[in-house]
Amino acid sequence: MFFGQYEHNIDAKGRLTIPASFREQAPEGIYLTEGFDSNLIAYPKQHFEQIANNLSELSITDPETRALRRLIFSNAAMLTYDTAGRILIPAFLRATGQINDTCMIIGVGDSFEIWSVELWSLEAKSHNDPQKNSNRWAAINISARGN
Amino acid sequence: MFFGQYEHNIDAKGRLTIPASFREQAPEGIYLTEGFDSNLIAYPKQHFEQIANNLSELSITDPETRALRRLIFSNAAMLTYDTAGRILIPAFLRATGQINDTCMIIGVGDSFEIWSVELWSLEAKSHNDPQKNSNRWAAINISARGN
DNA sequence: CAAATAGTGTCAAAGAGTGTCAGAAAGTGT
DNA sequence: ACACTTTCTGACACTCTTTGACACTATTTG
Repeated sequence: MFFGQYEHNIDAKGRLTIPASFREQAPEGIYLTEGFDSNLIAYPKQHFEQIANNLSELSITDPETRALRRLIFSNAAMLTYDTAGRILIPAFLRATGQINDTCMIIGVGDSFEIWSVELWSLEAKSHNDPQKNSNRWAAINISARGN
Repeated sequence: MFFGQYEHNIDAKGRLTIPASFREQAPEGIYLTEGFDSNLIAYPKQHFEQIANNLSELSITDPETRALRRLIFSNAAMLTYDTAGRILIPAFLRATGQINDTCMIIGVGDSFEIWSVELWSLEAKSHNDPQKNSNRWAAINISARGN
Protein backbone atom coordinates (compact mmCIF):
# COMPACT_ATOMS: atom_id res chain seq x y z
CA MET A 1 0.00 0.00 0.00
CA PHE A 2 1.24 3.46 -0.90
CA PHE A 3 0.59 6.13 1.70
CA GLY A 4 1.43 9.68 2.47
CA GLN A 5 2.89 12.59 0.54
CA TYR A 6 6.43 13.61 -0.24
CA GLU A 7 7.93 16.73 -1.78
CA HIS A 8 10.97 15.79 -3.85
CA ASN A 9 13.27 17.60 -6.21
CA ILE A 10 13.95 16.77 -9.84
CA ASP A 11 17.50 17.28 -11.03
CA ALA A 12 18.65 19.05 -14.16
CA LYS A 13 18.40 15.83 -16.17
CA GLY A 14 14.81 15.09 -15.16
CA ARG A 15 15.59 12.44 -12.55
CA LEU A 16 13.37 11.99 -9.49
CA THR A 17 14.17 10.07 -6.33
CA ILE A 18 11.31 7.72 -5.44
CA PRO A 19 10.79 7.43 -1.67
CA ALA A 20 12.61 4.40 -0.31
CA SER A 21 9.41 2.97 1.18
CA PHE A 22 7.73 3.13 -2.23
CA ARG A 23 10.65 1.43 -3.93
CA GLU A 24 10.32 -1.50 -1.56
CA GLN A 25 6.79 -2.02 -2.76
CA ALA A 26 7.65 -1.83 -6.43
CA PRO A 27 11.15 -3.28 -6.45
CA GLU A 28 11.15 -4.14 -10.16
CA GLY A 29 10.29 -0.62 -11.20
CA ILE A 30 7.14 1.20 -12.18
CA TYR A 31 4.94 1.96 -15.12
CA LEU A 32 4.37 5.67 -15.34
CA THR A 33 1.39 6.97 -17.29
CA GLU A 34 -0.68 10.06 -17.75
CA GLY A 35 -3.43 10.54 -15.16
CA PHE A 36 -6.87 12.05 -15.58
CA ASP A 37 -6.12 15.31 -13.79
CA SER A 38 -2.89 16.64 -15.36
CA ASN A 39 -0.94 14.34 -13.09
CA LEU A 40 1.11 11.19 -13.56
CA ILE A 41 0.22 7.75 -12.19
CA ALA A 42 2.80 5.17 -11.19
CA TYR A 43 1.85 1.51 -10.99
CA PRO A 44 4.00 -1.34 -9.79
CA LYS A 45 4.84 -3.63 -12.70
CA GLN A 46 2.42 -6.38 -11.83
CA HIS A 47 -0.47 -4.09 -11.18
CA PHE A 48 -0.13 -2.29 -14.49
CA GLU A 49 -0.03 -5.55 -16.37
CA GLN A 50 -3.31 -6.48 -14.74
CA ILE A 51 -4.87 -3.24 -15.93
CA ALA A 52 -3.41 -3.77 -19.38
CA ASN A 53 -5.10 -7.17 -19.49
CA ASN A 54 -8.44 -5.70 -18.48
CA LEU A 55 -8.13 -3.09 -21.19
CA SER A 56 -7.26 -5.67 -23.78
CA GLU A 57 -10.48 -7.50 -23.10
CA LEU A 58 -12.62 -4.50 -23.93
CA SER A 59 -13.99 -4.42 -27.43
CA ILE A 60 -12.17 -2.23 -29.92
CA THR A 61 -15.44 -1.52 -31.67
CA ASP A 62 -16.27 1.02 -28.96
CA PRO A 63 -14.66 4.38 -29.76
CA GLU A 64 -14.40 5.31 -26.07
CA THR A 65 -12.49 2.14 -25.39
CA ARG A 66 -10.09 2.88 -28.18
CA ALA A 67 -9.48 6.37 -26.84
CA LEU A 68 -8.85 5.06 -23.32
CA ARG A 69 -6.37 2.50 -24.60
CA ARG A 70 -4.51 5.14 -26.53
CA LEU A 71 -4.41 7.43 -23.50
CA ILE A 72 -3.00 4.79 -21.23
CA PHE A 73 -0.61 2.91 -23.50
CA SER A 74 0.78 5.67 -25.65
CA ASN A 75 1.67 7.70 -22.59
CA ALA A 76 3.11 4.89 -20.55
CA ALA A 77 6.74 4.29 -19.73
CA MET A 78 8.38 1.38 -17.94
CA LEU A 79 10.96 2.85 -15.58
CA THR A 80 13.58 1.29 -13.34
CA TYR A 81 15.70 2.85 -10.59
CA ASP A 82 19.31 3.83 -10.90
CA THR A 83 21.75 3.01 -8.12
CA ALA A 84 20.59 6.06 -6.16
CA GLY A 85 16.89 5.09 -6.32
CA ARG A 86 15.97 7.57 -9.02
CA ILE A 87 13.88 7.27 -12.15
CA LEU A 88 14.24 9.35 -15.28
CA ILE A 89 10.86 10.80 -16.19
CA PRO A 90 10.56 11.05 -19.98
CA ALA A 91 10.30 14.61 -21.24
CA PHE A 92 6.79 14.17 -22.68
CA LEU A 93 5.46 13.04 -19.30
CA ARG A 94 7.15 15.92 -17.52
CA ALA A 95 5.37 18.18 -19.97
CA THR A 96 1.90 16.67 -19.46
CA GLY A 97 2.35 16.79 -15.70
CA GLN A 98 3.70 20.36 -15.80
CA ILE A 99 6.57 19.17 -13.65
CA ASN A 100 9.77 21.18 -13.47
CA ASP A 101 12.06 21.20 -10.49
CA THR A 102 9.94 20.17 -7.48
CA CYS A 103 7.02 17.79 -7.38
CA MET A 104 4.69 16.01 -4.99
CA ILE A 105 4.62 12.23 -4.73
CA ILE A 106 1.24 11.08 -3.46
CA GLY A 107 0.36 7.60 -2.21
CA VAL A 108 -3.11 6.46 -3.26
CA GLY A 109 -3.26 2.84 -2.13
CA ASP A 110 -2.39 0.50 -4.96
CA SER A 111 -0.49 3.16 -6.88
CA PHE A 112 1.06 6.55 -6.39
CA GLU A 113 0.81 9.81 -8.27
CA ILE A 114 3.22 12.55 -9.25
CA TRP A 115 1.96 16.12 -9.29
CA SER A 116 3.39 19.55 -9.83
CA VAL A 117 3.43 21.38 -6.50
CA GLU A 118 0.98 24.00 -7.78
CA LEU A 119 -1.61 21.60 -9.15
CA TRP A 120 -1.43 19.43 -6.06
CA SER A 121 -2.10 22.32 -3.74
CA LEU A 122 -5.22 23.10 -5.77
CA GLU A 123 -6.32 19.48 -5.65
CA ALA A 124 -5.66 19.31 -1.90
CA LYS A 125 -7.71 22.43 -1.34
CA SER A 126 -10.64 20.84 -3.13
CA HIS A 127 -10.48 18.06 -0.53
CA ASN A 128 -11.35 20.56 2.17
CA ASP A 129 -14.97 21.03 1.20
CA PRO A 130 -16.81 19.50 4.19
CA GLN A 131 -20.05 19.07 2.27
CA LYS A 132 -18.42 17.10 -0.53
CA ASN A 133 -16.36 15.09 1.91
CA SER A 134 -19.31 14.02 3.93
CA ASN A 135 -20.89 12.67 0.73
CA ARG A 136 -17.64 10.98 -0.20
CA TRP A 137 -17.32 9.34 3.18
CA ALA A 138 -20.95 8.34 3.12
CA ALA A 139 -20.33 6.42 -0.09
CA ILE A 140 -17.62 4.39 1.52
CA ASN A 141 -19.27 3.88 4.89
CA ILE A 142 -22.26 2.32 3.25
CA SER A 143 -20.09 -0.20 1.51
CA ALA A 144 -18.11 -0.73 4.72
CA ARG A 145 -21.20 -1.80 6.65
CA GLY A 146 -23.06 -3.48 3.84
CA ASN A 147 -22.37 -6.99 2.59
CA MET B 1 -11.65 0.11 23.48
CA PHE B 2 -9.65 3.29 23.77
CA PHE B 3 -10.43 5.47 26.81
CA GLY B 4 -9.11 8.48 28.59
CA GLN B 5 -6.73 11.29 27.76
CA TYR B 6 -2.97 11.62 28.02
CA GLU B 7 -0.63 14.55 27.63
CA HIS B 8 2.61 13.38 26.03
CA ASN B 9 5.71 15.04 24.70
CA ILE B 10 7.07 14.86 21.16
CA ASP B 11 10.84 14.76 20.84
CA ALA B 12 13.00 16.82 18.52
CA LYS B 13 12.65 14.22 15.74
CA GLY B 14 8.86 14.14 15.86
CA ARG B 15 8.47 10.94 17.86
CA LEU B 16 5.55 10.39 20.21
CA THR B 17 5.22 7.71 22.88
CA ILE B 18 1.87 5.96 22.56
CA PRO B 19 0.36 5.03 25.97
CA ALA B 20 1.20 1.44 26.84
CA SER B 21 -2.45 0.52 27.25
CA PHE B 22 -3.19 1.77 23.73
CA ARG B 23 -0.28 -0.17 22.29
CA GLU B 24 -1.72 -3.37 23.74
CA GLN B 25 -4.88 -2.81 21.77
CA ALA B 26 -3.12 -2.06 18.51
CA PRO B 27 -0.02 -4.23 18.85
CA GLU B 28 0.81 -4.28 15.14
CA GLY B 29 0.83 -0.51 14.85
CA ILE B 30 -1.61 2.13 13.75
CA TYR B 31 -2.81 3.98 10.71
CA LEU B 32 -2.70 7.68 11.34
CA THR B 33 -4.85 10.02 9.23
CA GLU B 34 -6.11 13.55 9.13
CA GLY B 35 -9.27 14.15 11.16
CA PHE B 36 -12.13 16.54 10.51
CA ASP B 37 -11.22 19.11 13.17
CA SER B 38 -7.51 19.81 12.60
CA ASN B 39 -6.70 16.71 14.60
CA LEU B 40 -5.26 13.31 13.76
CA ILE B 41 -7.10 9.98 13.99
CA ALA B 42 -5.34 6.71 14.78
CA TYR B 43 -6.96 3.45 13.72
CA PRO B 44 -5.77 -0.02 14.60
CA LYS B 45 -4.50 -1.84 11.52
CA GLN B 46 -7.54 -3.99 10.87
CA HIS B 47 -10.06 -1.19 11.02
CA PHE B 48 -8.32 0.95 8.46
CA GLU B 49 -7.68 -1.92 6.10
CA GLN B 50 -11.39 -2.52 5.91
CA ILE B 51 -11.81 0.99 4.57
CA ALA B 52 -8.89 0.61 2.19
CA ASN B 53 -10.34 -2.59 0.76
CA ASN B 54 -13.65 -0.96 0.04
CA LEU B 55 -11.86 1.82 -1.78
CA SER B 56 -9.94 -0.59 -3.94
CA GLU B 57 -13.16 -1.91 -5.38
CA LEU B 58 -14.19 1.44 -6.80
CA SER B 59 -13.04 2.36 -10.30
CA ILE B 60 -10.65 5.26 -10.82
CA THR B 61 -12.52 6.29 -13.94
CA ASP B 62 -14.95 8.05 -11.56
CA PRO B 63 -13.62 11.48 -10.47
CA GLU B 64 -15.22 11.25 -7.03
CA THR B 65 -13.47 7.95 -6.46
CA ARG B 66 -10.15 9.52 -7.34
CA ALA B 67 -10.76 12.40 -4.96
CA LEU B 68 -11.73 10.04 -2.17
CA ARG B 69 -8.66 7.88 -2.61
CA ARG B 70 -6.39 10.90 -2.60
CA LEU B 71 -8.10 12.32 0.45
CA ILE B 72 -7.73 9.14 2.44
CA PHE B 73 -4.40 7.71 1.34
CA SER B 74 -2.38 10.86 0.85
CA ASN B 75 -3.11 11.92 4.41
CA ALA B 76 -2.50 8.51 5.93
CA ALA B 77 0.57 6.81 7.35
CA MET B 78 1.12 3.26 8.55
CA LEU B 79 3.18 3.54 11.71
CA THR B 80 4.82 0.97 13.95
CA TYR B 81 6.43 1.36 17.36
CA ASP B 82 10.11 1.54 18.02
CA THR B 83 11.61 -0.37 20.93
CA ALA B 84 10.54 2.39 23.31
CA GLY B 85 6.90 2.35 22.17
CA ARG B 86 7.13 5.48 20.08
CA ILE B 87 5.87 6.32 16.60
CA LEU B 88 7.35 8.85 14.23
CA ILE B 89 4.62 11.22 13.08
CA PRO B 90 5.37 12.33 9.50
CA ALA B 91 6.03 16.05 9.15
CA PHE B 92 2.96 16.70 6.97
CA LEU B 93 0.67 15.24 9.63
CA ARG B 94 2.33 17.23 12.38
CA ALA B 95 1.63 20.28 10.24
CA THR B 96 -2.06 19.53 9.66
CA GLY B 97 -2.54 18.77 13.35
CA GLN B 98 -0.59 21.86 14.42
CA ILE B 99 1.39 19.63 16.72
CA ASN B 100 4.78 20.76 18.01
CA ASP B 101 6.24 19.63 21.29
CA THR B 102 3.32 18.51 23.47
CA CYS B 103 0.06 16.90 22.42
CA MET B 104 -3.06 15.27 23.77
CA ILE B 105 -3.88 11.63 23.08
CA ILE B 106 -7.61 11.05 23.34
CA GLY B 107 -9.37 7.68 23.44
CA VAL B 108 -12.62 7.64 21.46
CA GLY B 109 -13.74 4.02 21.47
CA ASP B 110 -12.65 2.15 18.36
CA SER B 111 -9.88 4.66 17.64
CA PHE B 112 -7.93 7.39 19.35
CA GLU B 113 -7.09 10.94 18.38
CA ILE B 114 -4.08 13.20 18.62
CA TRP B 115 -4.61 16.91 19.23
CA SER B 116 -2.47 19.93 19.81
CA VAL B 117 -2.87 21.02 23.43
CA GLU B 118 -4.38 24.34 22.38
CA LEU B 119 -6.98 22.97 20.00
CA TRP B 120 -7.93 20.24 22.44
CA SER B 121 -8.59 22.69 25.25
CA LEU B 122 -10.93 24.62 22.95
CA GLU B 123 -12.68 21.43 21.92
CA ALA B 124 -12.94 20.26 25.53
CA LYS B 125 -14.45 23.56 26.55
CA SER B 126 -17.06 23.33 23.87
CA HIS B 127 -18.16 19.77 24.63
CA ASN B 128 -18.01 20.23 28.41
CA ASP B 129 -20.39 23.17 28.48
CA PRO B 130 -23.33 21.94 30.60
CA GLN B 131 -25.58 24.63 29.22
CA LYS B 132 -25.20 23.44 25.65
CA ASN B 133 -25.01 19.78 26.51
CA SER B 134 -28.37 19.44 28.17
CA ASN B 135 -30.12 19.30 24.84
CA ARG B 136 -27.33 19.00 22.31
CA TRP B 137 -27.44 15.28 21.68
CA ALA B 138 -31.13 14.72 22.21
CA ALA B 139 -31.55 13.15 18.79
CA ILE B 140 -28.85 10.55 19.28
CA ASN B 141 -29.94 7.29 20.88
CA ILE B 142 -27.16 5.58 22.80
CA SER B 143 -29.22 3.27 24.96
CA ALA B 144 -27.89 -0.24 25.34
CA ARG B 145 -31.20 -1.70 24.24
CA GLY B 146 -32.00 0.63 21.37
CA ASN B 147 -31.71 -0.08 17.65
C1' DC C 1 32.62 12.53 -38.31
C1' DA C 2 32.11 16.13 -34.85
C1' DA C 3 29.32 18.58 -31.82
C1' DA C 4 25.45 18.95 -29.09
C1' DT C 5 22.23 16.91 -26.31
C1' DA C 6 20.30 13.39 -23.45
C1' DG C 7 20.98 9.87 -20.26
C1' DT C 8 23.70 7.26 -16.50
C1' DG C 9 27.00 6.31 -12.63
C1' DT C 10 29.37 7.72 -8.60
C1' DC C 11 30.37 10.23 -4.68
C1' DA C 12 30.08 13.08 -0.53
C1' DA C 13 27.45 16.13 2.48
C1' DA C 14 23.24 17.43 4.80
C1' DG C 15 19.37 16.07 6.85
C1' DA C 16 15.93 12.84 8.43
C1' DG C 17 14.92 8.75 10.80
C1' DT C 18 16.11 4.89 14.27
C1' DG C 19 18.15 2.38 18.29
C1' DT C 20 19.73 2.43 22.85
C1' DC C 21 20.16 3.66 27.43
C1' DA C 22 19.73 5.74 31.91
C1' DG C 23 17.10 8.67 34.89
C1' DA C 24 12.64 10.68 36.29
C1' DA C 25 8.07 10.01 37.11
C1' DA C 26 4.04 7.47 37.85
C1' DG C 27 1.76 3.53 39.29
C1' DT C 28 1.31 -0.98 41.94
C1' DG C 29 1.53 -4.14 45.69
C1' DT C 30 2.85 -5.40 50.35
C1' DA D 1 5.07 4.24 54.11
C1' DC D 2 8.15 1.65 51.56
C1' DA D 3 10.04 -1.10 47.92
C1' DC D 4 9.34 -2.51 43.41
C1' DT D 5 7.87 -2.30 38.67
C1' DT D 6 6.44 -0.07 34.66
C1' DT D 7 6.24 3.82 31.67
C1' DC D 8 7.78 7.92 29.64
C1' DT D 9 11.44 11.19 28.41
C1' DG D 10 15.72 13.32 26.85
C1' DA D 11 20.18 12.64 25.19
C1' DC D 12 23.38 10.66 22.34
C1' DA D 13 25.21 7.90 18.68
C1' DC D 14 24.39 5.83 14.55
C1' DT D 15 22.23 4.57 10.03
C1' DC D 16 19.68 5.55 6.03
C1' DT D 17 17.87 8.63 2.47
C1' DT D 18 17.94 12.38 -0.49
C1' DT D 19 20.33 15.80 -3.06
C1' DG D 20 23.61 18.32 -5.87
C1' DA D 21 27.77 18.08 -8.25
C1' DC D 22 30.70 16.21 -11.45
C1' DA D 23 32.41 12.98 -14.80
C1' DC D 24 31.38 9.84 -18.17
C1' DT D 25 28.72 7.27 -21.97
C1' DA D 26 25.21 6.95 -25.54
C1' DT D 27 22.39 8.96 -28.92
C1' DT D 28 20.94 12.21 -32.13
C1' DT D 29 21.70 15.85 -35.45
C1' DG D 30 23.94 18.58 -38.83
